[in-house]
Amino acid sequence: MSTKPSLSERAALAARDGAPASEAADYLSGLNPAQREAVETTEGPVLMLAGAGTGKTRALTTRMAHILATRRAAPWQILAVTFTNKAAREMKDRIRKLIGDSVEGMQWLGTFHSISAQILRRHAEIVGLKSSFTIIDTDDQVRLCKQVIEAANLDPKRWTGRGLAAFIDDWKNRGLIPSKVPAGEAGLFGNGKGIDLYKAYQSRLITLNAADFGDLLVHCLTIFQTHPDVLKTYQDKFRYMLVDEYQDTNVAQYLWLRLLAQQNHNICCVGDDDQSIYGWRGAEVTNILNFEKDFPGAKVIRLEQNYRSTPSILAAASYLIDHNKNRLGKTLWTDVDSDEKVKLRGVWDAEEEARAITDDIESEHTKGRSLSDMAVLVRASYQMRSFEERFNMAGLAYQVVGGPRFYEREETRDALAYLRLVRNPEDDLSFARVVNKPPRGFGDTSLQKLMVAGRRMNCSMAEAGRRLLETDEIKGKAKTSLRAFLEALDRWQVEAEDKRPGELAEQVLDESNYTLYWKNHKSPQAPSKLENLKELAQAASEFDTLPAYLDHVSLVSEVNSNGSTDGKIWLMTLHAAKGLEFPVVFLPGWEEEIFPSKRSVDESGEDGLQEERRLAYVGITRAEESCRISFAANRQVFGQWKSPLPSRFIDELPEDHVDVQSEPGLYGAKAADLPAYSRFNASKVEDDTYYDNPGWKRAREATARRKAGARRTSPPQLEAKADLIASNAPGISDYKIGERVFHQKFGYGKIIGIEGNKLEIDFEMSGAKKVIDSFVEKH
DNA sequence: TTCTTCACGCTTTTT
DNA sequence: GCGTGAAGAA
Repeated sequence: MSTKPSLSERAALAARDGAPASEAADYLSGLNPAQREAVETTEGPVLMLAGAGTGKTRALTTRMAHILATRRAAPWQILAVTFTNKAAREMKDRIRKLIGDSVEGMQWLGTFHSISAQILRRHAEIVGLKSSFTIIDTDDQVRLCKQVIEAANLDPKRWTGRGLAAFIDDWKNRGLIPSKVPAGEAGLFGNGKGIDLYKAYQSRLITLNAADFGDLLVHCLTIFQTHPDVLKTYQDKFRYMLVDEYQDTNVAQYLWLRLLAQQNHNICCVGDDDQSIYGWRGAEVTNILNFEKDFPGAKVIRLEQNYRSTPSILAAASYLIDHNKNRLGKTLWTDVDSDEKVKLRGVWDAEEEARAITDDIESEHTKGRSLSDMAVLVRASYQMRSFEERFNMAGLAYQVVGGPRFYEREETRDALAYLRLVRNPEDDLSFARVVNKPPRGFGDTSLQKLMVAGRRMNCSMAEAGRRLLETDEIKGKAKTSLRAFLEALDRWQVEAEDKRPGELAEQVLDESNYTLYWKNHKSPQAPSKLENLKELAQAASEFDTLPAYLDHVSLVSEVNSNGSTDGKIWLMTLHAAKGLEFPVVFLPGWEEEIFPSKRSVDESGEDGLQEERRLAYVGITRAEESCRISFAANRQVFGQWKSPLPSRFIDELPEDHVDVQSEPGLYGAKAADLPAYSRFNASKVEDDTYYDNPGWKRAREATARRKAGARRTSPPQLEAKADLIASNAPGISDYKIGERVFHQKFGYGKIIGIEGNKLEIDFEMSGAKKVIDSFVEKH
């Protein structure tokens, strides 16, 4: 392969060479000493330890501009890796601002996976693939695992496809090919058949000419390890290497980097050990902790000046994270001037938590703060529901980050399966997915026959289908529809030659009756699914060739952000919030077993707990001006009532930087009825009676009764709450005409009449006037 | 073959 | 409390 610069590369180089020499100095102005050191230390291994909000991106983009401007390397000689496409795009944009369009020459700026895929396509034959291999996603991976398990005659209920996929992923994250998996781990899955299943899975992938995400890296590693000449070409090519979010690298990625850096040693890793929150998918904090050992002569540069948050927010975060062991350690400081403290609030239950936060948001909004300056960050996505309900009720616009992704939706995946099949008829996974979708009378039984036949004749299912049509093994309706399907497939393949992907997509979806299927479908989601199909064809039309489009789709999973994000409250998980910042941040649900998550602690013990703590750290440090933590005394999780204890993280905050606001309660509950919580409570109680307070006690007793087998009644907390309502709720005489109130179901309204025990209310949302005899909040 | 019903189980999520 | 997936009914 040639490493000679292409014409466009040479053009970029010429443009760079023509740039005035004085430009270089401009990059450096305005950097603090640590940032400047990070930029200018170009040779040898560098670890840039960048705490939250310390101007990491600025330092690393400037560093690259500096390398280019001082002509240490040309754009195509720099390898810059990130984890997400978004991060790669942002980095590119930031560099473009510094050096202009010659950033386009940086062809090796991308995610680990996309760069690995590029490398793998050039050397695919070494690992037994063709360079046109398909990249399969998690769903197909699980499907394939299930097939492998069934083929091995294991009980698919006991040993699930998901389970096997998790094991295989774990091995691949650690860079282990089947022959290298430690014997001890073989017994963990499928009655000792774990490694055999892994082998079978890999050989199935080779037959399908496919690779899963983990393979992209592991195959690359194999190539580097077995072909020193190939490795050498890349070592020569990459004169400077830069890795973002190094604390999130797994073992395979670490090995990949180390092999490439072996020759030039010019590797700069940027990260923060305190923000490593992806251990559950194979990230190894130890990679960053051992950097100096792994890369001898490494220089560690700490970025410690924080430009984002107030002193109290920083103090809270630092104090909390100091409870973790094995940290590299750094001392964040800030110039920001503010005496606002972190706020901590205990509330009765989740409903009230949502109400209190919504009230806060509204009052900030009234003071003139934009809704998009505020974010609610939850531990798990099921916690979002109560907020969505409350926001809807209050008529506040919100924006959920994450959620179902475009390329993971049923209809998108079906459509892509059609297109994949057109490109690669050997793709059995896609074949099985769409051969009977829409229903064509070619059901499971016939599909099984094809599968068996394919395996017997060692060919793809499509090919097996062709051969079986000559015989009588498939009869009647199944035969007719299979013939029609295969003929259509042939036709599309011919059409694909000279049609653009957008047109082709439309044609395939029409002729297969897939569009019609959703048009006739009576489910309420059908119209939006049709919308999505249109969007897909639209997206495809932006690419020149079908393979180009399919490759893009396999490695990118973002939804096109639908509409403006302005004026909408952000609602997302803590994981999704990493790398973002907001003036006001709400952190609800700080309760034991929820945050820290029970499962995390159960499964990973002390390590799990420390990762949860880092997650708390990430949450707090997202806040610029105001950080508001809350916890509830009662919470329903999956329909089950719990009376959780306040999170231990609350006790790990610095007392003098936290304002405690005991919420008096929606229904006028007394502060004394709310949880006593550790040293923040004025009337602190001693260890044994630590959580012993009237409200909690009642709730827990009721839970205990239920657990003991009492007949299911209304939730215990509601009984307790009903008492409070009875004793504290406003009487009818407390309401006045013209007052603004809030109803659980109908939202805000104004009292327009009072009669007996009933209120007549004019509701803002619906515009309807209703007579209400149930409780309404005063507002 | 396809439609319906019931049980189950359930963090976090990118590529 | 809800959506998914596998077993029965039409």
